[in-house]
Amino acid sequence: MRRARKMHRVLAETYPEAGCELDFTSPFELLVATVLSAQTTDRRVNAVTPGLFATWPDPSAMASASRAELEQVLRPTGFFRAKTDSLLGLSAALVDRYDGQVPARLDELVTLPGVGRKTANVVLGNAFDVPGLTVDTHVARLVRRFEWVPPEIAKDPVKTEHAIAAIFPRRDWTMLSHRLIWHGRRRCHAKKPACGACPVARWCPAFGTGPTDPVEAAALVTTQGPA
DNA sequence: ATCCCGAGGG
DNA sequence: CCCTCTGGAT
Repeated sequence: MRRARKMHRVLAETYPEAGCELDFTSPFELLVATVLSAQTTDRRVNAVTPGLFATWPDPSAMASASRAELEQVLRPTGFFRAKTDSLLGLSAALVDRYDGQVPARLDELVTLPGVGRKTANVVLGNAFDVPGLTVDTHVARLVRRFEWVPPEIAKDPVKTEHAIAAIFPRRDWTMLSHRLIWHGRRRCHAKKPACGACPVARWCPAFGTGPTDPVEAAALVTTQGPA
């Protein structure tokens, strides 16, 4: 789809700094940080991970962590009981099934407790340089608005992932995900998208079909004059 | 109120 | 398909 690739090119120019915003120094750290990032800002995750990894630096250390201590550290990230279970479970699984190493394969990553397809693709794309398409809440929303895939497919994140994969070359998958996510966070918001400040509005079928963020619209008027 | 780069269970 | 798990920022 030419239109999709054109929009991606423009997003790439708009967000040259797009990338993973979680701090990590190893695949294990990225795996843990990504699990913790569910329904939480990356800033908050990055605030707890240094202390987390200072105390439990690897899977074997984390697998034998005290549940209460771990919960205490994870508390500010939200869902802390579920996240504690995930970290204890995935650390143990890494130790006894993968010799303490994080597998670089989607089918193996998703067998780890607390690791779904989205998390697995983030780890592949950013820790292993294996192209990974991340269909999270932002990507799903933008792909729907952009109409890059038919509505029937857009309902299912896995089908969406495969449909997008068919439009873009493998080498673009990881950065495409980052750029869509950045655009979703900065302009193409769920509730009031800043269509007036959108660099791909001219190719977007959803442009002008919904309410525009009044804050963004006002900012646009002051800097560029009214439309 | 609503949002934050979800996953697992029923 | 729905629901729940969770807390902090805006």
